[in-house]
Amino acid sequence: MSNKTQFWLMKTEPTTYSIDNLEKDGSTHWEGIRNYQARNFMTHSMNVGDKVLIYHSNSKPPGIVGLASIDSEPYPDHFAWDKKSDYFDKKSTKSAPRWYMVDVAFETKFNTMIPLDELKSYPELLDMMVVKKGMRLSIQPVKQEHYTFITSLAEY
DNA sequence: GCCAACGTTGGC
DNA sequence: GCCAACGTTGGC
Repeated sequence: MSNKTQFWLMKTEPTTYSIDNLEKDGSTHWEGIRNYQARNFMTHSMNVGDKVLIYHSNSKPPGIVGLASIDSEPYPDHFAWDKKSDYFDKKSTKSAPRWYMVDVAFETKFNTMIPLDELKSYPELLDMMVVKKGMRLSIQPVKQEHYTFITSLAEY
Protein backbone atom coordinates (compact mmCIF):
# COMPACT_ATOMS: atom_id res chain seq x y z
CA MET A 1 0.00 0.00 0.00
CA SER A 2 1.06 3.50 -0.71
CA ASN A 3 0.57 6.39 1.66
CA LYS A 4 0.23 8.79 -1.23
CA THR A 5 -3.26 9.83 -2.23
CA GLN A 6 -4.53 7.93 -5.22
CA PHE A 7 -7.42 8.62 -7.54
CA TRP A 8 -10.23 6.37 -8.71
CA LEU A 9 -13.35 6.33 -10.80
CA MET A 10 -16.28 4.33 -9.46
CA LYS A 11 -19.35 3.56 -11.52
CA THR A 12 -22.86 3.34 -10.24
CA GLU A 13 -26.19 3.04 -11.98
CA PRO A 14 -28.23 5.99 -10.77
CA THR A 15 -31.44 3.95 -10.84
CA THR A 16 -29.79 1.70 -8.25
CA TYR A 17 -27.73 4.22 -6.28
CA SER A 18 -27.09 7.78 -7.42
CA ILE A 19 -24.90 10.65 -6.26
CA ASP A 20 -28.05 12.06 -4.63
CA ASN A 21 -28.38 8.92 -2.54
CA LEU A 22 -24.73 9.26 -1.58
CA GLU A 23 -25.19 12.92 -0.65
CA LYS A 24 -28.12 11.99 1.56
CA ASP A 25 -26.30 9.07 3.17
CA GLY A 26 -23.00 10.91 3.63
CA SER A 27 -21.10 7.64 3.51
CA THR A 28 -22.09 4.22 2.24
CA HIS A 29 -20.86 0.65 1.77
CA TRP A 30 -20.04 0.14 -1.91
CA GLU A 31 -21.36 -3.40 -2.25
CA GLY A 32 -21.81 -5.55 -5.31
CA ILE A 33 -18.37 -5.45 -6.92
CA ARG A 34 -18.15 -8.89 -8.58
CA ASN A 35 -15.12 -8.49 -10.77
CA TYR A 36 -11.69 -9.62 -9.65
CA GLN A 37 -9.76 -6.72 -11.10
CA ALA A 38 -12.03 -4.19 -9.42
CA ARG A 39 -11.90 -6.16 -6.17
CA ASN A 40 -8.12 -6.26 -6.28
CA PHE A 41 -7.95 -2.51 -6.58
CA MET A 42 -9.98 -2.29 -3.38
CA THR A 43 -8.06 -4.92 -1.47
CA HIS A 44 -4.55 -4.15 -2.70
CA SER A 45 -4.34 -0.53 -3.75
CA MET A 46 -6.96 1.68 -2.16
CA ASN A 47 -6.31 3.69 0.94
CA VAL A 48 -8.59 5.68 3.21
CA GLY A 49 -8.66 9.24 1.92
CA ASP A 50 -8.14 8.38 -1.75
CA LYS A 51 -10.18 10.59 -4.08
CA VAL A 52 -13.01 9.23 -6.21
CA LEU A 53 -14.83 10.44 -9.31
CA ILE A 54 -18.42 9.22 -9.14
CA TYR A 55 -19.68 8.08 -12.54
CA HIS A 56 -23.28 7.40 -13.53
CA SER A 57 -23.44 4.48 -15.95
CA ASN A 58 -26.46 3.25 -17.87
CA SER A 59 -27.93 6.73 -17.64
CA LYS A 60 -28.84 9.28 -20.27
CA PRO A 61 -26.28 10.57 -20.66
CA PRO A 62 -23.62 8.69 -18.72
CA GLY A 63 -20.97 10.86 -17.08
CA ILE A 64 -19.10 12.06 -14.02
CA VAL A 65 -21.45 13.62 -11.49
CA GLY A 66 -19.34 14.45 -8.45
CA LEU A 67 -16.57 13.64 -6.04
CA ALA A 68 -16.19 11.27 -3.11
CA SER A 69 -13.45 9.70 -1.05
CA ILE A 70 -12.56 6.28 0.28
CA ASP A 71 -13.85 6.08 3.82
CA SER A 72 -12.77 2.64 5.10
CA GLU A 73 -10.39 -0.23 4.71
CA PRO A 74 -11.76 -3.08 2.58
CA TYR A 75 -13.97 -5.57 4.40
CA PRO A 76 -15.98 -8.60 3.27
CA ASP A 77 -19.06 -7.84 1.17
CA HIS A 78 -21.65 -9.61 3.29
CA PHE A 79 -24.29 -9.24 0.56
CA ALA A 80 -22.50 -12.18 -1.10
CA TRP A 81 -23.70 -14.31 1.83
CA ASP A 82 -27.32 -13.21 1.60
CA LYS A 83 -29.38 -15.59 -0.53
CA LYS A 84 -32.02 -12.92 -1.01
CA SER A 85 -29.54 -10.36 -2.33
CA ASP A 86 -28.91 -9.75 -6.03
CA TYR A 87 -25.25 -9.93 -5.10
CA PHE A 88 -25.43 -13.41 -3.55
CA ASP A 89 -22.54 -15.68 -4.51
CA LYS A 90 -22.56 -19.17 -3.05
CA LYS A 91 -18.83 -19.43 -3.59
CA SER A 92 -18.14 -16.67 -1.11
CA THR A 93 -18.12 -17.97 2.45
CA LYS A 94 -17.63 -16.34 5.82
CA SER A 95 -14.40 -18.26 6.34
CA ALA A 96 -13.14 -17.44 2.85
CA PRO A 97 -14.83 -14.29 1.60
CA ARG A 98 -14.46 -13.85 -2.12
CA TRP A 99 -15.77 -10.30 -2.41
CA TYR A 100 -14.94 -7.12 -0.57
CA MET A 101 -16.25 -3.61 -0.35
CA VAL A 102 -15.15 -0.26 0.98
CA ASP A 103 -17.07 2.67 2.38
CA VAL A 104 -17.32 5.72 0.15
CA ALA A 105 -17.93 9.21 1.54
CA PHE A 106 -19.72 11.98 -0.33
CA GLU A 107 -17.71 15.11 -1.04
CA THR A 108 -19.30 17.18 -3.81
CA LYS A 109 -21.96 17.00 -6.44
CA PHE A 110 -21.18 18.95 -9.60
CA ASN A 111 -23.75 21.55 -10.65
CA THR A 112 -23.86 19.83 -14.00
CA MET A 113 -22.53 16.40 -14.83
CA ILE A 114 -19.63 16.06 -17.23
CA PRO A 115 -21.05 13.70 -19.84
CA LEU A 116 -19.00 10.92 -21.36
CA ASP A 117 -19.28 12.62 -24.76
CA GLU A 118 -17.60 15.70 -23.35
CA LEU A 119 -14.87 13.68 -21.64
CA LYS A 120 -14.14 12.10 -25.00
CA SER A 121 -13.70 15.53 -26.60
CA TYR A 122 -10.63 16.53 -24.54
CA PRO A 123 -7.21 15.54 -25.87
CA GLU A 124 -6.01 15.69 -22.25
CA LEU A 125 -8.20 12.67 -21.44
CA LEU A 126 -7.45 10.52 -24.48
CA ASP A 127 -5.78 7.80 -22.44
CA MET A 128 -8.23 7.88 -19.55
CA MET A 129 -9.75 4.43 -19.10
CA VAL A 130 -13.38 5.46 -18.99
CA VAL A 131 -13.33 7.05 -22.46
CA LYS A 132 -12.13 3.84 -24.07
CA LYS A 133 -14.54 1.66 -25.98
CA GLY A 134 -15.66 -1.49 -24.26
CA MET A 135 -14.29 -0.36 -20.87
CA ARG A 136 -16.55 -2.19 -18.45
CA LEU A 137 -14.42 -2.09 -15.32
CA SER A 138 -16.50 -0.58 -12.53
CA ILE A 139 -13.56 0.62 -10.45
CA GLN A 140 -10.78 2.28 -12.42
CA PRO A 141 -7.53 3.91 -11.34
CA VAL A 142 -7.33 7.53 -12.48
CA LYS A 143 -4.14 9.47 -13.11
CA GLN A 144 -3.66 12.52 -10.93
CA GLU A 145 -3.46 14.81 -13.96
CA HIS A 146 -6.79 13.47 -15.24
CA TYR A 147 -8.40 13.95 -11.84
CA THR A 148 -7.07 17.50 -11.62
CA PHE A 149 -8.21 18.31 -15.14
CA ILE A 150 -11.72 17.03 -14.45
CA THR A 151 -12.07 18.81 -11.12
CA SER A 152 -11.01 22.04 -12.84
CA LEU A 153 -13.64 21.56 -15.56
CA ALA A 154 -16.44 20.95 -13.12
CA GLU A 155 -18.83 23.63 -11.91
CA TYR A 156 -19.60 23.62 -8.24
C1' DG B 1 -33.89 -3.06 -27.32
C1' DC B 2 -29.55 -4.10 -29.72
C1' DC B 3 -25.24 -5.81 -29.62
C1' DA B 4 -19.96 -5.26 -29.09
C1' DA B 5 -16.79 -6.16 -25.90
C1' DC B 6 -15.58 -8.30 -22.51
C1' DG B 7 -15.23 -11.87 -18.24
C1' DT B 8 -16.42 -16.41 -16.45
C1' DT B 9 -17.53 -21.23 -16.60
C1' DG B 10 -17.01 -25.85 -17.49
C1' DG B 11 -16.24 -29.77 -20.67
C1' DC B 12 -12.59 -31.98 -22.53
C1' DG C 1 -4.84 -25.41 -19.66
C1' DC C 2 -7.59 -24.49 -23.85
C1' DC C 3 -11.45 -22.47 -25.67
C1' DA C 4 -16.52 -22.52 -26.93
C1' DA C 5 -20.52 -21.23 -24.92
C1' DC C 6 -22.71 -18.36 -22.07
C1' DG C 7 -23.68 -14.26 -19.22
C1' DT C 8 -23.06 -9.36 -18.25
C1' DT C 9 -22.02 -4.53 -18.93
C1' DG C 10 -23.19 -0.43 -20.66
C1' DG C 11 -23.07 2.83 -24.66
C1' DC C 12 -25.92 3.78 -28.31
